[in-house]
Amino acid sequence: MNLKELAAHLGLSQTTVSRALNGYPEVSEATRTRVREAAERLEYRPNAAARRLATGRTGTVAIIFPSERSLLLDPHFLDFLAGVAEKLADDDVELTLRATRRNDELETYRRLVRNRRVDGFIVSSPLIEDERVRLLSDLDVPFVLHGRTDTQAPYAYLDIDNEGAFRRATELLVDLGHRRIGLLNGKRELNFARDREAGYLAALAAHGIAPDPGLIVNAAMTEEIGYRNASALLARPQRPTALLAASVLLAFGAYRAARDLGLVIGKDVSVIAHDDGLPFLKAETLDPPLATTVSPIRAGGYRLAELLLARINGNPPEDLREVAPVDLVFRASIGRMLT
Amino acid sequence: MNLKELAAHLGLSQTTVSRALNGYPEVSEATRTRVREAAERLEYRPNAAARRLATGRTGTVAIIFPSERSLLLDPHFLDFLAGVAEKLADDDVELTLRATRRNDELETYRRLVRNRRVDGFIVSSPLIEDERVRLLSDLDVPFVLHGRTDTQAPYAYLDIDNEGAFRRATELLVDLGHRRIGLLNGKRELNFARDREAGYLAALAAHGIAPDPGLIVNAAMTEEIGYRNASALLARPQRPTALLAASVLLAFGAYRAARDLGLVIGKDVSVIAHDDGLPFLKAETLDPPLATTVSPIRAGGYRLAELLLARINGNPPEDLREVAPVDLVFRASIGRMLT
DNA sequence: TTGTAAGCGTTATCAG
DNA sequence: CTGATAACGCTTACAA
Repeated sequence: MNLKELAAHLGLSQTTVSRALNGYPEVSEATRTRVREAAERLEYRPNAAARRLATGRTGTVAIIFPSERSLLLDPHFLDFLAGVAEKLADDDVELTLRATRRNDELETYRRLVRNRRVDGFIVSSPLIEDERVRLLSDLDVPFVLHGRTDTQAPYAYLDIDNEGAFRRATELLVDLGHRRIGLLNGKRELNFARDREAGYLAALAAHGIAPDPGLIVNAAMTEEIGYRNASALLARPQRPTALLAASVLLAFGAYRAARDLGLVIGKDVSVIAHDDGLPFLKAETLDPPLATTVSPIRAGGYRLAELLLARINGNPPEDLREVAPVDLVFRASIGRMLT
Repeated sequence: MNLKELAAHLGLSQTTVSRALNGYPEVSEATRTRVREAAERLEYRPNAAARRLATGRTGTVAIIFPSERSLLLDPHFLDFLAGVAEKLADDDVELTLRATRRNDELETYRRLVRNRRVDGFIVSSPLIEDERVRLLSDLDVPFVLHGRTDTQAPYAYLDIDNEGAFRRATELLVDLGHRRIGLLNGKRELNFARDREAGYLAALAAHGIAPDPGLIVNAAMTEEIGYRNASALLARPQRPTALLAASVLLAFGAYRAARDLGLVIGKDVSVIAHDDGLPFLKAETLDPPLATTVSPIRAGGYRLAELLLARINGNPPEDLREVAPVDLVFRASIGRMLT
């Protein structure tokens, strides 16, 4: 059942039927409902390829992920993806996922744009300086950044308040009497890691505590690395009394490190982490329950997709910028500093 | 630069240029190379939408994932996806990801087929009885299953030797003197879980050991659930001396449970698990290193995509069936049963 | 308010 | 071996 047949069936022209279905104003209400009902009854579905060819719009958005960059292969990305996919499915927009080798990344964006394969992009894990943002701005193609960047361009974004989250978490620890606080952070080039460090430093400064660079670690966010780096920090002669981790997985490694050293979490060493709300690794079920700053990454994906669709529909990037607040949840993994 | 322009530029007809580029045999070698070079030089890229419209083929494959089925939100799925995406990118085939609510799942497949949106599907995590397989067979649309199923249909698949893997792992434990072996398995309705249990039971039977149903647990494969179920098993009056886990994450939980009970892993209790080769949770870096059966799921994704492309190109499902062997890696988490 | 007809950029058919 | 020409199914000026 295509447009031609449907039109013939109704004794109307293709034009009118097309207009009726696509909500053009010049169609009379009577014919519109008549057309709608027939389309429904006959299960008419417009051919996507034909529409693409005629309009130049693809009804598709893309996420490009460098298959070698381990960063995007962490579990957060999947949950984020699920959120994005949910929103796009709601609007019947296609989501295409494209792997790319490291050095071809920008070229992959360029090609997809040049070949008119997509209407827009979702760009995740922005770097402090991010070439992708510059490129997509230059190409003048709709995109939304999951996070922010220093790269100058009028881009739309959805970020969480990383700086505020880590400022509050650090302040909480300071209020509990902690002075030597280790920071297990993500990789240095990532914008969110920089923001989190800034929050941490701001809180220390506000309380007149001199930061110790030796207490700050930047690395990938895996359990193993959390274990290794927490072990190193806790083995220092003046060991930190609290650890602030950029992910639950890192904190999980820190738990293991503390246990190895015979330290009781929440007593000998306090641990707090940022929680992206992963379904299969819950902070509240760890032992002891892990205090966290929390902002579900999946909901972020959903919202981000909404912003992208708005961007594609012509809204200017300036109107599509959001910073989601972050909650702080107190749990048994943090305690008052013993003197 | 489109076909018309390219043809004009070369002084040839569109037909000839199209044929030359698409490898039709009736074109002379001379013109073919001439056309190829010009296309390369002028950066001609065929318009995907136009091609779709003309051929009816979409150059797209889909993976549908029920966003509420926690199963597909585990980290294995992402790694699998990465493998699939790599192969498809190599062949410039689009991968579209579609979320669906639980009860709409079959309808989503149906719609995508009816609307000619995709050339084929990748179906993961098959159930012992799987309606998706029956539906796609009935619709006569190319698809490849990641795993197998009891559902009768001539489907293509890539599976790993789950039965063999768990038979060997169990036998290894038996050879080390273990008689009470707990099985932390995936959900009961999953085909791979059934196969793994079959391997476990076969090994016990081969050694004349009566299986204890109380030692077999079916549940989701998270750390927390591994912890909980391992705790329960190890708290039994006649506690198992070894645990066989369906994933590293489950084993990780089991490690935690054992530690809680003051049991030394590899001595008081042996643990072995299946390892899908996740990049951020490595069996060899656990403490103690975790013995595993291993079959990288990412490579599986890559291979599966190859099979799907072959299926789309007309190969019959019977020729596209593979069972990948599984390696067994001995590490310190298993030891001889102390008497 | 509705219709006619010309695209959109390919591939497929048929003829030469 | 090459070329006209007609699809493919939709949208969109332009006309009525």
